[in-house]
Amino acid sequence: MKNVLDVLRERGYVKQVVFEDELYELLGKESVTFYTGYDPTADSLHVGHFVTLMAMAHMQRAGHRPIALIGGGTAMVGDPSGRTDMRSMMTKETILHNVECFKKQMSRFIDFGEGKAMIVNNADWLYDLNYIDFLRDVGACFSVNQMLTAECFKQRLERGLSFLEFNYMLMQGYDFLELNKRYNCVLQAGGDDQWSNMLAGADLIRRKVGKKAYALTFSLLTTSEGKKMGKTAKGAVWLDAEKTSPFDFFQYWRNVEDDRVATCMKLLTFMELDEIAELTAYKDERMNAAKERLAYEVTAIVHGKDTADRVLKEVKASFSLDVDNMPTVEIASPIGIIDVLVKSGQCKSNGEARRLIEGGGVSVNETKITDYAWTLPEEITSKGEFVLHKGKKVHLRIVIK
RNA sequence: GGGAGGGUUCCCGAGCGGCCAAAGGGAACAGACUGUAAAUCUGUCGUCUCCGACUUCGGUGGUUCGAAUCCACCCCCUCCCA
Repeated sequence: MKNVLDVLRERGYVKQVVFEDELYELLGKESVTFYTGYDPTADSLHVGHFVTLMAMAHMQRAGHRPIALIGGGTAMVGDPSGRTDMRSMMTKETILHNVECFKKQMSRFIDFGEGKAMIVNNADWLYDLNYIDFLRDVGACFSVNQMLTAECFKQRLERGLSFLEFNYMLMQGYDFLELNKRYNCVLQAGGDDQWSNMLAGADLIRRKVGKKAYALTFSLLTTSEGKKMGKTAKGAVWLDAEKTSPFDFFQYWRNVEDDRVATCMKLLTFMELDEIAELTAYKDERMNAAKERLAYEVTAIVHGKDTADRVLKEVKASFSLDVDNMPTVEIASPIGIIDVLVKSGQCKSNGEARRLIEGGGVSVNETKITDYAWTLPEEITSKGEFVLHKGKKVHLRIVIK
């Protein structure tokens, strides 16, 4: 069987590796227990987490044992990595709620069957730590001088860093040590922004128990301009269907930039590499087929095949104006066009709707609406439904209740 | 604890008594061009009963005909000294 590190490299997951050759050998000869941590800072996982979950899934398929660590304890401290300001503190209740949400979502991607994988919460060992004991035991192993040179604190050293957050690194390091002791976990994987935190843990294990530990970071999903992917007008792209509808989720991937398609396919689907190469070899409108495939595959993994099938049908109907199968929104007795736009959720306020119409972005049944005082004519109200277009990407069937 | 500088609309960031719903950039949405792409150009981007009105510039109270702009107190942040 292929070494999983090769698989991950080919697909473009791997960014940095500690003791690369040794780790490669280890992964090639035995089942390795590894972990990736997720801080429950929201009530749903998002696209950024998804990349690492996929990497975990690949590793699990290669026979290794993943531990999904949910940072119920570390979330109480807040990770300063990549942040320009302090995170707002979350209450224990919120964190607890988020932990539950994460657990539910993760089981869709990772098989948590007996002995195959585990899900643990670092609150189990962090909440009850004794300050003095912890300082003597773990704090003594860290050099402030060294910590200050870490990349993850650089930005914050210019803008301010609280002692609370400064301790995050120790917490994460301690997690790795704890997992190493409890489950013989020898590898930590995670987003590249976690590099210094991961090294801290590997170092701590070496110093405390004299064993080798490894770290591996994954590339973050970025746009061609290097910005983090997964943000839209409505905020992050969530994996929770309630927060980002499967339709919107699908459309997000359907609309990625051309030169991101191959990357996304490699990182977010299980598609074979040669198939990906084939599909993305074009530089013209044939890319659209690849994008549709990407969107379908990702949606199927996140929301299930049935949902992906349904959404694909809806999307196709929507763009080919096949009224019977288009996404439909029911609204109660709309008066004018502004009312329709707001009630259907396409505009946040009347003013926004008005401006959109003035800008020429709205059509009803193929007729562009130019007057915001426009009201539904008799032939539409008697029929009880019509097609609403917002821009060229939103096509809805509106049914009047 | 002492001294200095700050908190502005989604983000960055101007403004420093009226001409401010507040420059500029980014993000976003829409229009043109296209391939439901990128780049480019254009428009919009607080709310409303929209040629007018209303609510915003950390909080609370003042001064003033009039405050994001001045004063007082409070909260938060940064830097220097201890």
